[in-house]
Amino acid sequence: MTDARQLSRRERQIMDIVYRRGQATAADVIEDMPDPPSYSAVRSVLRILQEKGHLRHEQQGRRYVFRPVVAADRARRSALEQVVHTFFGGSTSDAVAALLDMPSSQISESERARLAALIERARQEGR
Amino acid sequence: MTDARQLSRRERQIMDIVYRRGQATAADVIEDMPDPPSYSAVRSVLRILQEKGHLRHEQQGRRYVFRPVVAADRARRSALEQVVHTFFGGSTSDAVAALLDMPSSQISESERARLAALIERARQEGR
DNA sequence: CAGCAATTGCTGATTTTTCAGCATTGCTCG
DNA sequence: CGAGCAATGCTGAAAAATCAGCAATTGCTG
Repeated sequence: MTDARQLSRRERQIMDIVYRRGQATAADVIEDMPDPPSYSAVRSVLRILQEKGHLRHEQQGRRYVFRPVVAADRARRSALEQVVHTFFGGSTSDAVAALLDMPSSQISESERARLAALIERARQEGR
Repeated sequence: MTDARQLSRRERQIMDIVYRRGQATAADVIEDMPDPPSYSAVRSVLRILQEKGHLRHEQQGRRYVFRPVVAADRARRSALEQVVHTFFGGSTSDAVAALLDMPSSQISESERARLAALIERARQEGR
């Protein structure tokens, strides 16, 4: 498991930013950091993340554009599993309930329909 | 924000264990670690976590039993928000969909009903 | 109540992380 | 073309995290 938990603090922070943006240069990363260190420092971490196999870069002109090695959907799943395991005793539905209960969850009509369908499907597959 | 992101690797690992168990002694924590360091090392981190205000301890007999300072439900919410923000662009329903789509999500009939009701409620409140 | 075992208090060393500076390189634009 | 800017390569220092050892204390057991 190439787990996010084995990353240092900064490494994790920067990985999160890259995941959020999909891709990022060092300057992009700094832009998203609340209290950023020097440009060099950020590049150092990006280089380390690459050495560790979490990022790869592609040269665009003179710049390095970094992307996650692990595809976003896998990373998402892994992050969710981690939270479900740690905070919900492994119960997916408890986690879903908590999400729905969050103030920020504004569920539109079409989303509601989509989720209801997913629940129905999950039920059928689940037994 | 007393955010879990500002914890070091070990600190976070140990906090996760304590959240998972609800409470824990140093020995409990070691028990749940895949590749544990010395007893002293674990106690060091527990002490630091306490100094940082993430844990408090209660003396039971001669032992220290540690508990999280931030209640589990708040910590849950915060963890979910973090994942939703980083991996789902802030979309709660996308996160819910991903959860339902996970292989491990075995949703029973009663859970299905519960979730359907929650969705209905979320919809009503959400507008 | 004496001894044992388990646990804490304390300290410092080692490793890892984090960071910044400076030289260099390559793109871009006048 | 060549000057300037923006980015990288490289290096090492500073700070933080991680860890272990040992003495002291305390509860428990026989």
